[in-house]
Amino acid sequence: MAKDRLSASDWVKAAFRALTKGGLGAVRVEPIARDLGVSKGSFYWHFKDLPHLKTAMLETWRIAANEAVIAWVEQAAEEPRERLRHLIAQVTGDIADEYGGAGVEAALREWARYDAEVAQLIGEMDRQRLNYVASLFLAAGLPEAGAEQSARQLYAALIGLEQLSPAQNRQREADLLALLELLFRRQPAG
Amino acid sequence: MAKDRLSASDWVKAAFRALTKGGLGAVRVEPIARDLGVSKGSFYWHFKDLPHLKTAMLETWRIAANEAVIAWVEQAAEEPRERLRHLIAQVTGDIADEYGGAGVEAALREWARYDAEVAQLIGEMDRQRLNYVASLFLAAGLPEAGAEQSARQLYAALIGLEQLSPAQNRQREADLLALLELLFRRQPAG
DNA sequence: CTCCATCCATACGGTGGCGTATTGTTTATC
DNA sequence: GATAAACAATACGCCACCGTATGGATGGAG
Repeated sequence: MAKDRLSASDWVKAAFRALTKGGLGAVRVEPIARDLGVSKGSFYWHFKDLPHLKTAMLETWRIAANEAVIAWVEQAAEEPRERLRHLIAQVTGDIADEYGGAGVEAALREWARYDAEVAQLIGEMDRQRLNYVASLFLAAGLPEAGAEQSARQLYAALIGLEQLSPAQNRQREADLLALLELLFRRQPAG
Repeated sequence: MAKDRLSASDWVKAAFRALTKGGLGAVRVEPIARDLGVSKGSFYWHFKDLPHLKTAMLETWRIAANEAVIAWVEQAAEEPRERLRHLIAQVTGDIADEYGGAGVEAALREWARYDAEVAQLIGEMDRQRLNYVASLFLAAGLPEAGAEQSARQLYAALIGLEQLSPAQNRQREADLLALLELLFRRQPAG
């Protein structure tokens, strides 16, 4: 038996499953309850209502995404260019974590377009990541302005490629690595 | 008075408005009817049901998107590099056409993740555009493989930047133009 | 003026989801 | 093994929306 008593985080995980599978419109109490094989009486014990579940989802994702940024920072390699290459390899890897992985981010970005609170959260995450990537470009020898622009270009390509060719991880990684080398050539500094 | 009799395309336009404003979940009969200041009796005269409205939306967008591709092809300039620059300028321009503009594409991409039919449609559009952009890179002197990859990279950056910095058209254009020049340098051919 | 087609309003039954209230059923604690 | 707390099932009223059915309006053709 999997489990006969649920926790709040079980509901959050199930909610992310619903989100990635059917979009924000699929995050509803009774369908998720059915998916969990439980009645909604359970839900309303753990959460006040649907908005509270959604905020719990956002908080969960915020933490996970923050940890992702930290994981980015703590890459194996030392050299900044090597770190960026590892970063790409990691991001394009087939990581389907508990809370949904790449699909979640896309759904959240869409969600953000209709909800200011979500938009702000996404905006903060993006800023963090952009700053980190820009710092690596800077350390790699690019001038400040070029580093920030390179960060935007690389990160945007990452996002865009996820939308363009879902599941083609190998090509995505190749495209990103090639782009990275191109961006490095902005500065003749070895 | 604006109009006291509606056509099917009026409903489609209103549906796109709802889509960009509230996502796919906002494309519902009665709310749109209220927005149009009309009863749903009107809707069910023009359409059989909601799915038929959605297919009508897809068809409308397919045509508009195809025309967009054609518009891309018929850029003013002759020289392929110049055409690509014009292309970026056009795409990053503040064009908010009737059927919604940039917001629609994002919503459709999200929709595509839950609907195979929409996914196929988006896939075809992307392929068309990628082929066109790749042909320009090819004409600009890049080798075939490099041209296709450059097309993916540029187009992905375009999509990603729309998600990253909505409404910052000026910076987006600068980032894309800079990226374009970088991609040109792949081939020392002037 | 009449008649028919076009277009819309109103009213209706049906469904699915929300949130509450109440009553079990388990589990830990003493 | 009694008791309280944690957790869940059931039943209920409510509301929004879907799709249908039917009966007006309106406008052009004859």
